[in-house]
Amino acid sequence: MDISERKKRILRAVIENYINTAEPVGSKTIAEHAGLDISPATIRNEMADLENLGLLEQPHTSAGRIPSPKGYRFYVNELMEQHRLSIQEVNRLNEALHLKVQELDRVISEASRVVSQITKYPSYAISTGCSRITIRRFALLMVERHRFIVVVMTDASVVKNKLVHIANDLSPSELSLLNTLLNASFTGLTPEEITPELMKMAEQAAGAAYDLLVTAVSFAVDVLRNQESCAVYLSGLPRLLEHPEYRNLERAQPLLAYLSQENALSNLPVPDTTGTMKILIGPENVAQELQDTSVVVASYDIGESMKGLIGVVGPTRMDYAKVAARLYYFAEGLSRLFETDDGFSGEH
Amino acid sequence: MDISERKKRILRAVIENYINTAEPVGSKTIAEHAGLDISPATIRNEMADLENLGLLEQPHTSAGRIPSPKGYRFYVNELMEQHRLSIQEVNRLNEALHLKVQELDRVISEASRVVSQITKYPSYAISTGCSRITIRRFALLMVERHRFIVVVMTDASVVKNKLVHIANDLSPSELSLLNTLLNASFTGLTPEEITPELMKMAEQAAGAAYDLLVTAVSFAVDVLRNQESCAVYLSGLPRLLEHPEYRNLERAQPLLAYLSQENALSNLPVPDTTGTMKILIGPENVAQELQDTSVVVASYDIGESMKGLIGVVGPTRMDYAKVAARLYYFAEGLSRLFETDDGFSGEH
DNA sequence: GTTAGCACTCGAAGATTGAGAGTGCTAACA
DNA sequence: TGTTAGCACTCTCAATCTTCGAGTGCTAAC
Repeated sequence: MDISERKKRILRAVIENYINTAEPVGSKTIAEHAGLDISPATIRNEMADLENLGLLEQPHTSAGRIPSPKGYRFYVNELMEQHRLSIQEVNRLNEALHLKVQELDRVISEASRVVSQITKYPSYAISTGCSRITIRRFALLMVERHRFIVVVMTDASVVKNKLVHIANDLSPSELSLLNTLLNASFTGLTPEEITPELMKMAEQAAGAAYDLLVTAVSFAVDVLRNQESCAVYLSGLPRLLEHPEYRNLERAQPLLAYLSQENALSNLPVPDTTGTMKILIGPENVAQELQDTSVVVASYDIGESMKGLIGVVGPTRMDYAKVAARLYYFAEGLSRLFETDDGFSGEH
Repeated sequence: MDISERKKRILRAVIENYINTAEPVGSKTIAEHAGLDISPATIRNEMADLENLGLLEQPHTSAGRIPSPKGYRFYVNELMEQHRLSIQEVNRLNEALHLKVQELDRVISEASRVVSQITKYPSYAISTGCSRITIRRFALLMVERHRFIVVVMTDASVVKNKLVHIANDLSPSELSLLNTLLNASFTGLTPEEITPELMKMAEQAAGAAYDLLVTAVSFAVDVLRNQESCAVYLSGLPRLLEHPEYRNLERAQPLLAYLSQENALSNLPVPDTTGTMKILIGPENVAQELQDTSVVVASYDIGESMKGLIGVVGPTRMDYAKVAARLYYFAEGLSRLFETDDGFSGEH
């Protein structure tokens, strides 16, 4: 889109003013405020042009102008400047990143909480699984006579365990045999590759320990399936209500209901490549409930095989520059956190 | 409080009507609706008495009556009848109780979700730790040269693990020695009982494996500390907005903000004994934000040593009978779930 | 003790009005 | 040709007023 420099400055002034005040912006305000030495009348002419271009809108005849979604898009693509983080914010974010207990889940949910607090918008964080994960290591531990702990560790360095009861009696040597069998036959496989034939073969080899073998394998399958699916954390949802566009409950409630649905957030679009951001403005969203809402989301890497998302949901009148800068910082921090330490705690 | 049977019936009619409609109830409505063969005028007289007793209130002169907190309290204590659960509800609850993967956390958070869906109010669930938990069993597994998995199991049959890097080289026999040492010296102890002197003694015994020993023990301490503290799940918060008393945002927002605070819910009162319920009506709550809100909460047992809470937050005009019945059913179900299977999955 | 009748109260909802903000248009100016 | 001042016009918001109706308390009759 080819627009004169002056029009750009006016558009930008309108948008930034509107972002701060949530009130339609009039020509007079711009003339006084935006450091352009032109009269309100001239600005009115320019604004009329910008309206014809579809970048501004009028709520009604005698109100000022507000940005249209197209206007926001133009702003985000071409006008927006890098926003600086304050020192407090950087400290705050760093603190969240360096939690003592670096459990994957907890770091991620804490990330979402902090982002929400800093941006004043609801924030969500997702860790998505990857396509091919397999078990790398099995271990069986006896606790007492009929009680065992099954421990499995996946490719993604996640370790899980389960306490089980087994009716059979097992000697230490049988247990050790079973351990060997599991590690020899069931590592490096995806759930789909664990066929009934394979189980049958294992059955013959395991003998009396068959029950425990089945339990261990099906636990492993559960773990893998669970890694494939993803966890969603949402924080600060009621913050939406702090913004004037949601003072109206009929507007706010469907949105809140939608966002607190289990799957709403995991179906949002994702940035094309790690390290980039995606900004969806109003009608660019697919979901009906998000038509007046914008989503800003950044992606990060979790180790080598998994990815995560961290994003913010807010009104189209959102401070995109500020939000984007903070998400970017956080996403980078998370990527670095999980990369420096491939053996980040798989505890769970 | 001594009240004539007729007054009780009128009070009950007012309350149940108000619970359903959220509108002040007039004498005419009661006369037509409540199956008492008396005229509105008589009912007016009785209602005036009930108002003098502090059981009813008038929002303003020419509105009907609404129950006062004291009125609700009387209703809950003496008038309320057992509410029956529908077959669908029973099924729904049972389903949630018998999740395939019986991870403690997940069952509890699912419980909260289902209760919220059924009652249409926000619901919370808490698992509180108990006073003296110790480690029952340690296990160290080698994954590869410098990488180990630490597994600990607590009294409460919770098993946790962590993946660690250790710079030292350890032979299998050293590892097995360390396993023995850990199980001999550090089981049956609370975090407070693991003294520096004990660590010093262990240092001499462990030799080169000291690093791993320290890591394992401090992990164990973390786990125990974590068990002592408690997890809070909150679900369906936006449901509050579906109720007419929160159509007014100035009313709703402070409450939402309060409830979404980390610690708000864990500080609410608890029932005196397991298997009972506690109902807090409006001003009976300590927190300022809950003055117009009621809390209904039931407790359940998690195994032998831990306890849990499941509760609902809503307007004072809450269908106490219905909510209480559902919570009671669920709390009982949870207790039974965790008791039948002391070795419920300690996976985590 | 119960009931009908009636005057009275008070809030909710609608209608009316005035003020103010902002626009588009026109005509004058550089 | 681009810019500006002036002016009539539009439309919302908030305040004020009015009306309507539901519900009450009181009194007197049953």
